[in-house]
Amino acid sequence: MELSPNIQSFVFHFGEMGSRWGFNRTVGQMFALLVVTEKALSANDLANALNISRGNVSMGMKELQSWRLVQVSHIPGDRKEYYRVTGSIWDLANTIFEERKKREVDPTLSLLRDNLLADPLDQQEAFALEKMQEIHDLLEMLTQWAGELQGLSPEKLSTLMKLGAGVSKILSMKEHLFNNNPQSSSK
Amino acid sequence: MELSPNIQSFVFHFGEMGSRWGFNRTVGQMFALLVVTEKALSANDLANALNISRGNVSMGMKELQSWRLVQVSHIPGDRKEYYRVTGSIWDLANTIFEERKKREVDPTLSLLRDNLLADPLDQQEAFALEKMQEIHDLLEMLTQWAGELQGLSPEKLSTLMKLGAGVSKILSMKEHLFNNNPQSSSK
DNA sequence: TTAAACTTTCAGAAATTTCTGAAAGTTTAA
DNA sequence: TTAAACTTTCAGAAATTTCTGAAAGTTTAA
Repeated sequence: MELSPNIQSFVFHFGEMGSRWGFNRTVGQMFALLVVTEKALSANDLANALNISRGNVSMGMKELQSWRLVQVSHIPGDRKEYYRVTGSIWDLANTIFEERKKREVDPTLSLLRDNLLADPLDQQEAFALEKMQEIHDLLEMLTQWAGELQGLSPEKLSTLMKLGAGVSKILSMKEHLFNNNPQSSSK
Repeated sequence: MELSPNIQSFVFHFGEMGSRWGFNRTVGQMFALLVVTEKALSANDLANALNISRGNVSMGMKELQSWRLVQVSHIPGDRKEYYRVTGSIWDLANTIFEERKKREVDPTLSLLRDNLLADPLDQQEAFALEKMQEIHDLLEMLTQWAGELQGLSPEKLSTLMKLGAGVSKILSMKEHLFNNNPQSSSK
């Protein structure tokens, strides 16, 4: 299978960027190609299109399946396995987000929590623990928030985003409505 | 300089995770150590504490400076350069976020925009362009939204996050207040 | 100017990651 | 059962990244 220049530049770019998202160049290319291809592709299709070995494709598909980004499908009367992405762009973004959280943020939070149990031995450690606490709190805040957003439908999320600068306005309005205590807003 | 076990486990963990945030293991370690150390450290301090060569530290500091995460400071009467992080945990997270956007998302958006200018040559390309458009829109939405959040103070952001599941509620409330068209809320 | 005290650079070594392709394994149909 | 048509595994090769440490460069004080 030959790739059109347009598709090729997309695939190559995601190959380079892919490493940022947690996989290597060829895995990034395989994923990108599957995303922009309507029909499911066999391992041989992928190997040909990307000029990589059959074995490499097998390993890559394994990895993408472990990320829940790719699934196998079959064509009746054909013994080959065909691969395709597991959902819409929105679904894929969500899945990548979840998996990265699971692989990176969760272990970090757990390490921080462990370390925070210790009593500081000296001033130096006390400072370090303070910083670890801050990182812990920030990560927890971010993941909690991200979890909320994931619950929203794409449409609702879009509304929320279009709100843009208005977020802040809505926030203070909410305070007005729900929070009648007369404490001043100064720090 | 000897690292306490607690600090060491933190530094090593961030060394491993660091690669996800865009730098290699030792650069990650250097950054982590600077984050949890109150006083600024010289290049030699870093090399000793982490058991790496002086030259490696020099390169690492260069990279962290290019990310705006580390700055040089001086001690009167001392010729050495001392390094420290550029701000609070919050500031650092913000900076990493901005820099990653600049290095990863912006080039991707620009590539997508270029590719989207072309007319599809066939059904295959039409599908691919559709997907590229979706990715483009998603990235743009996310970055716009993230930009808004960055404008908020940590305190305000925290309030917003604590709102949690309420976001959706606030949203529909906002619709009620500002949007008097009588269309039902059913899908 | 000089030389001491530093930092940076960079060639090549070391470490790590990725990839190939042959061999082994699995599944299906007959 | 067998053998054809596939997929997976994995040892070692290839590619890439990282690191060292000596040499070169820079700055400062006198």
